[in-house]
Amino acid sequence: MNSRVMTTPTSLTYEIAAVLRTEILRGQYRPGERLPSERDLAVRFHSSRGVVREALTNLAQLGIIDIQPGGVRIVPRERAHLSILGHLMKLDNPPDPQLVDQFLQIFGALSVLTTRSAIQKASPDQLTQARELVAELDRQANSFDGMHRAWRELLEFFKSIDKNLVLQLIGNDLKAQFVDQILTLGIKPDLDETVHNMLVKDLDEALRLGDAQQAADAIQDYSDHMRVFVVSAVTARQQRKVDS
Amino acid sequence: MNSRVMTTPTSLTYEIAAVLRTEILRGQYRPGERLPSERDLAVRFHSSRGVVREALTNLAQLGIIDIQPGGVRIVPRERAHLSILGHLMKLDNPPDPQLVDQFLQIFGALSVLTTRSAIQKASPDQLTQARELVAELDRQANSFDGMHRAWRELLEFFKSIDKNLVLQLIGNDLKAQFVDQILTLGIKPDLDETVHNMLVKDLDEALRLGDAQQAADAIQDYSDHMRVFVVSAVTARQQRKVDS
DNA sequence: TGACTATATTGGTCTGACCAAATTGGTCCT
DNA sequence: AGGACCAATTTGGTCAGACCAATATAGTCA
Repeated sequence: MNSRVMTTPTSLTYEIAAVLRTEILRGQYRPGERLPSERDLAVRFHSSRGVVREALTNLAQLGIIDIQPGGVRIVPRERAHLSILGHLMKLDNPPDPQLVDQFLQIFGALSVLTTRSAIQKASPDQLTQARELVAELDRQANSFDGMHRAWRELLEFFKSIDKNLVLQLIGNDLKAQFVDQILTLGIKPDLDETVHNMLVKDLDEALRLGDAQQAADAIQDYSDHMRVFVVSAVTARQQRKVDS
Repeated sequence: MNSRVMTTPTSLTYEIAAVLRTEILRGQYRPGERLPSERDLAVRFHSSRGVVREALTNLAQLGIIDIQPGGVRIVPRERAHLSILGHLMKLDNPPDPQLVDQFLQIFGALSVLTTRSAIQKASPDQLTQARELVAELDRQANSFDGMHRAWRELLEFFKSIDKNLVLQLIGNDLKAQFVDQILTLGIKPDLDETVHNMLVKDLDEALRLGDAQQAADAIQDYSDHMRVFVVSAVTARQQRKVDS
């Protein structure tokens, strides 16, 4: 029951932060430029300084503004934190295909990393377990949702073997920022059957032999296919929107 | 003049956030447990509710607490955001060697990614520029600081060619959280001369041929050497501390 | 014992005030 | 005119006390 909650997304603070965030990310202020004072912002939003301050603290933690006695200033985007990614993506609907592409590239690369590292560390028993999951992945080949779940389980399993906290945290952020959002777009990559079979075969063989490199390669291939598919789907949507 | 500033690290809000963050990361509260109320915290810190609220908003954005009407609750660490990494590392001095190792592993992997991608996209002219930077890297071989600077410049250059915003943002976070901190520890990896020469030679050759894979491999080797060195240095410090 | 309800508690927001630091604009000297 | 200096204003940082709505809790009743 309490799975999706976060700092109530329905508070004034949250809304003000969202408005300002959007304005800043859209580039309505130049880097180094000063934001209106807290008092002025409070007036603008028919709110109070306290709430505005909380909103500003939010943005400061995203690394897009710099609060200092004397004034709040815009920070150049290159110095922002990872957490702006999701917001950057939500700026447009559908999101910028290039951004999606970059995102999936990194996501894939990290998956590859996890896989390789996990298999190097895995016990024979764990390798067997992993092969189970691959078999399950194969069985779910006909439904996207089932496959997506199986896929996630496999990667989660690798992650749990790898036990790299850094990787896990980056994964959290990226997933929170992106994966769920792409899913709500309703893009359901329907993988080519031959590609799918190849992936499963390679992966199973790699796990049987404990060949980390081969497994990593398989994951890389799979990620690339997925990426190309998703990006072209997003691009198509953008086209459709431009046409209408 | 304005390079290292961030939300004034010398404010009450900041201090309170730091204290609570440390307590939470040290595990003094169980996941799901309730934090004292804002009013109680204000009393405890001889402060006001407003300030406490700002501090709490901070922690909520790190993903370590969940603020809800009715009470503030602790979130399990697995669901936290990347931004806690730095704080996790500052928890102990010297930091946990295993964490450092994991960190450098990811950092290296991302550097490799950037390098490969950059060289694939690079124009002949850019490749030449990169070779300049490698030459500079070679010239600085005797001083750590100079070499570190040259090294950074080279990677920055690759990053600017790659133009992958996602990668850049992750890099920002990781650097902010870690690299600078490791530097303040005063650990100055003194690379073996043969390793250094090998790196420079391979890298230069790769750039001359535009061989992305070879360049990536060289970076990987270099990262691995650095990592092993730093981790063992950190471990040594920990030992020394245990002994005393 | 379990479902329900009233009360106390908690976060969300507002107001208005004071302080210290930074900005700004004017002044004075060169 | 140009630059250094200084005072007034603006800005963020903090505090106190108040009200509301949602939640949690304890007490009550079936």
